[in-house]
Amino acid sequence: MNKLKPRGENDATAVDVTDLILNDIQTGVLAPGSWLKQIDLERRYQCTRPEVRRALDRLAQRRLVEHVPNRGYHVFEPDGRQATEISEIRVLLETGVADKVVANASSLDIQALRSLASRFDRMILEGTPIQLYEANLAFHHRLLSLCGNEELVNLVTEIRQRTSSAPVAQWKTRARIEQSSREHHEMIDAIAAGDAAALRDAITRHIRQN
Amino acid sequence: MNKLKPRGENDATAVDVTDLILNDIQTGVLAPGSWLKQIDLERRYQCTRPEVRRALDRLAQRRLVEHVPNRGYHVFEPDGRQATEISEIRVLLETGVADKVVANASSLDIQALRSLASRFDRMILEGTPIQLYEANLAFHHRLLSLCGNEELVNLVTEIRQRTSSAPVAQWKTRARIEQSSREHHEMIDAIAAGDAAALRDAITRHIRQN
DNA sequence: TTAGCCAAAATTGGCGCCAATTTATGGTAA
DNA sequence: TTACCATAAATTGGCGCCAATTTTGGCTAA
Repeated sequence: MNKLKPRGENDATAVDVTDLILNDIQTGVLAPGSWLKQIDLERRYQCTRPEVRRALDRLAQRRLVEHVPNRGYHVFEPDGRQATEISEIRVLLETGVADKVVANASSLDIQALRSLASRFDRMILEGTPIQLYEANLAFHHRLLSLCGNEELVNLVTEIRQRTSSAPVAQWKTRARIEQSSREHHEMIDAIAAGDAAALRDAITRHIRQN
Repeated sequence: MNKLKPRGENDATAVDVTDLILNDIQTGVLAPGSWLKQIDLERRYQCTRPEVRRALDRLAQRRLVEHVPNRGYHVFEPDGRQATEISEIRVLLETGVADKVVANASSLDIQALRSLASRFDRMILEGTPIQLYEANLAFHHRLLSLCGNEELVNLVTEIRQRTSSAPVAQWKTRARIEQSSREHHEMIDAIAAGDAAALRDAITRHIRQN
């Protein structure tokens, strides 16, 4: 007798509805401010009512959607103050471990980072906004992982989601995208040179975007 | 016709079950590692099954309890690595805004902090461990609020909960409690003297506890 | 006496129904 | 014509039941 689980025909059902909704919020499919009706979500993601409600509750906990009792849930719109404050938190955390990043980076790591930065550059020309967004995420994740503090990496990825409801739209102009690209390479150069101060500077400008 | 809601005999039912369980975890009533059976919680807090499950799901999201599919939920026990990493995050955040704290602190704020520190001292002698814990929380909350970054204050209170499942037991010895008390006053003195560097130093030692 | 297996009890977790509240609609009176 | 109210439709959210899985207890055989 095999103890293998029966498994429905499609194994891809393993992903949670929460992630699906989250993804649609981040890619801007579900616009900031719009109301999320349970019936619609139920049909859109082919899932049951309780699943939808659990997902909405989770997203409300993460403050990605806002809950108004007896009215429903709508996509959260962070105001300017919150966005600034969250950026400032990121600056503190990411510059705070800059010296660790520099210390831990092997030549192999630097090589990998260059590859990820190039991938970002390529996506500017050839990719969709979502692919660009994901390439950016991958670069930053790899970079930050060098600090050795796993909890910090998790925390930053978590609060990065809070910054903007539709992070795909974070780069308003082509000029800003290319500036981001340059900053990526600047960060790598700073790491390669072992210059933590330069890295901190590049990170700060990159996050504050000015 | 009055449109007042009927309201059950006890209005105190306004609080969420999540907070009740959270409180019992933090005060150590629900010990780290112990299993949280839905039936028990249902009876203990006089609430329904769905309420219990929602609360457990929320606490699992906050990583205060761990969920094992088809097995249940048990109070999370952070290992040494995680505890250290989280402490390091707190050091980065709280020392990072030390200069802001110093800059924004009015003499009235300093007075309030002295009062809260004294309250902590009083609770060492007269209070229960829980009261001591809460006095400590109040002091740190007031201090950190001076940085002006509301999001950061919320984030720190949130991750502080993750540090230890039973934070009441964080002070193992009487000597350590009194050391904490001295550090509190040290922080206030640094703020009063406008010495951000001294404040950073005191905060770092206080969080790392060594 | 001990190891392994089978059955029963307990626990988790998915799903749907129905009441309560809110929003939309249409009709009526000023 | 417009403002207001009452009725109807739609949506949210609470609650309980039952299936699936796991654990426990006891029995049998080596």
